[in-house]
Amino acid sequence: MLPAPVEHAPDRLARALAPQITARLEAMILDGTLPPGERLHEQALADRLGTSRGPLREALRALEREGLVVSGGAHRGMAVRRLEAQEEAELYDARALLQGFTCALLAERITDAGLAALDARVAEMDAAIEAGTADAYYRQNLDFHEAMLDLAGHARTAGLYRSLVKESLLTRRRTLASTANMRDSNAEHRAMVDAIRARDADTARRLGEAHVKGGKRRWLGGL
Amino acid sequence: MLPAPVEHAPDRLARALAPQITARLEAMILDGTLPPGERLHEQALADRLGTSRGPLREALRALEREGLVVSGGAHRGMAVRRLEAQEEAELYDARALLQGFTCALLAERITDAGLAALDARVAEMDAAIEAGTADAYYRQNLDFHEAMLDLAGHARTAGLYRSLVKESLLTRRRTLASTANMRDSNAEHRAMVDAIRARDADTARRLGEAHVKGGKRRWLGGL
DNA sequence: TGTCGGCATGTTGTCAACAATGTGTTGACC
DNA sequence: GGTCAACACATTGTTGACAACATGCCGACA
Repeated sequence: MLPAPVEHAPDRLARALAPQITARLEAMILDGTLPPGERLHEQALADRLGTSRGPLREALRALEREGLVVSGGAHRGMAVRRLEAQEEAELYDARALLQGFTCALLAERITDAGLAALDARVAEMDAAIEAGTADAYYRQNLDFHEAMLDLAGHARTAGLYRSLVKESLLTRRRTLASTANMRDSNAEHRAMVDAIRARDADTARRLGEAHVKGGKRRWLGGL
Repeated sequence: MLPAPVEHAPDRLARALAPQITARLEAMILDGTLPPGERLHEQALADRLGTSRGPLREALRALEREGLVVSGGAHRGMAVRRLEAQEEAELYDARALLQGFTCALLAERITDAGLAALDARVAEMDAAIEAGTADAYYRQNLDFHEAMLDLAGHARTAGLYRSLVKESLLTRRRTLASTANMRDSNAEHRAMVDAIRARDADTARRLGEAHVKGGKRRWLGGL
């Protein structure tokens, strides 16, 4: 019955601006609206996003710490990060390490329900491959790895892994787009899950690392 | 001969304020001036550090992303992070992983000069143990690990390792302070270096992980 | 006496103006 | 014709004031 506190303005959420701006900028970078190398002009971006320079600066600094944006130093402006080949290779190395760790952890901790969930996702990806829907496979692949992180229940390494993945998305390569690559990749998924099911932590770890290194190999193959 | 551009004010470096504030706050947190749980009042801190709220906010957000400060959400302020036991344990896990990787890399890449440098540091720490200078050992230990990161030449994982170490320093425990612990720790150092010298990547990796896990064990032993 | 609603205060979030610096251009001098 | 220096502009860095929100207190009511 109370007439809804005040609702003076039609702000639909009344949250802080900076996090919203950060999310929007991040999306614009990852979907290519702001391509690597693009100069990020504070006033222009603030106008474009309908805010002022304050929150926008905070957002840019946040993205800088995420590795999506680089600053050339004081008074020299920021730009969308352009990933060097060396950096991308190192990113694969770090992800491989964390994937191996996650798999080893899963081999020790996972429940039967968790295993069933992973199996279901692998089957899902098989279906996507047969259907030739590379886009669906791409998303399901991200979901599969996300599920592993959740099930492993190790917040610290999961956070590191997620930040590395986000960074790697700077170059939106779809190296998995070929059917052959997708088949290879999902076969590795299945092998990882099987090792986890067998509670073989060492093998699971080795396969987890090998899977990401397989991605690196597929990336190098596509140059 | 040029009369030094202008030098209108005695600012000795003319750099941006936010990074300086970040460094100072970080130091204050790590040396205990701002203990875990301490509330961080923007205006009060700004006055204390002789700046305004703008740069100080940026610094706080930077420290938040480093994991040294936590925010309770909009309008609820920030505080120095208090590390839960679970979080500290996970930190050890992640560091162990990266230490193992670094050692494996060193086994493949290190030069004779690099090996000599590591040997010298291990000997240095032996001396510190005999001299009973725990403080010196503490610093030399950090330097030793820093040297390994430099020699391994893997920027991405080195960055991750450094950030994890910084985070772990939130609880300034000196678990190595006992002579027995220091001896154990340095024996592990020597074993790691020996495996690297033997170019045995697998063993080096295993020992690297074991070393940090040894630290975890020593931490658990000290409760 | 316990609980709930309204209010006052203090703190963070946002904004717009001011200051300082880096960059590109233009002109003179060699 | 090329190079260097001074200048003007554009952009970032900083500041103080204003607005919005969360917390705690106080009083009224059940």
